[in-house]
Amino acid sequence: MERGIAEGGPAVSLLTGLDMSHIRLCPAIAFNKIVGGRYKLHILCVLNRGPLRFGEIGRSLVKGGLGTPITPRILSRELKDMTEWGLISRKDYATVPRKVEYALADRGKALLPILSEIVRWGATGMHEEMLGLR
Amino acid sequence: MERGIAEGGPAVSLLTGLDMSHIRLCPAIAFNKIVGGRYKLHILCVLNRGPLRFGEIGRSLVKGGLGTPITPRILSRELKDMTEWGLISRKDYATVPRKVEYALADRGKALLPILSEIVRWGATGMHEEMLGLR
DNA sequence: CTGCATCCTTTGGGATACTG
DNA sequence: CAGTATCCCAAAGGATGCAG
Repeated sequence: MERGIAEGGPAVSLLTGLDMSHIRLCPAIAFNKIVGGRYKLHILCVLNRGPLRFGEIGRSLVKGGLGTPITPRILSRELKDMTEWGLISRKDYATVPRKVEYALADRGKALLPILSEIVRWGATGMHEEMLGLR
Repeated sequence: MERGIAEGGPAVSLLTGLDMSHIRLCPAIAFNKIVGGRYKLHILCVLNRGPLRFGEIGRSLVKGGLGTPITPRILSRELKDMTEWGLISRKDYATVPRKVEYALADRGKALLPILSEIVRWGATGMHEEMLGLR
């Protein structure tokens, strides 16, 4: 890990200068476990612009995505996972027709600085270059 | 995506204030495609401390990892992928016994700011809390 | 509209053994 | 030491259809 206690070395992150001696699991691994997969990070991204309904999220993911729309089953599972993690919140307006709105929750907001850096990295176009989109 | 041209809205990222009108693919998706999976981000993490040999990387991943060591086949594949992406560089000292050293390359270094934010997020312990390690 | 059930394909990752 | 070859398993993701 990034200079954690498990390594026995100085417990200060080279990257941040922060003390990591109390941390056992490399944040990079945890990050992948929590927002890994094809959609979770992108979902946080679109929800950052404001709360969205189930169907709206599905449609939002297409833009800036890779063409194929997410199926309801997958979207449903992703949203449920993320709600259980506390990354997003779910509000069910008991109306007809039904309306359920998802929004960023505290743990999701805690990831925004990371997302910012990802966007900053993406703004250089390096990701499109690497993936052969230019 | 995060306010890209594909959406037809203002092409400025809410997160960074940067103009994203020239970007077609959401960086969050690209990020997952490039360093997704269980090991790549962690590998960048350990290589940030300096160049390492094949076996050293394998052993480094155990610390701060989740117990099970990476198998040679997987490590080999990850390193090959990352070398082809230009994330890391590979130097083969033609010695006996053999010695091959891997180091961060430019495209890998470009990801360090993101990694920093991940570490900063991890320093709060939130990831261990979420994964039930405390 | 929101979501679950079923089934299927693809991908990622692991075990083990072996080679230059 | 630095990998490859083969085989296998588990998880992620997709298609389709149905229900509250």
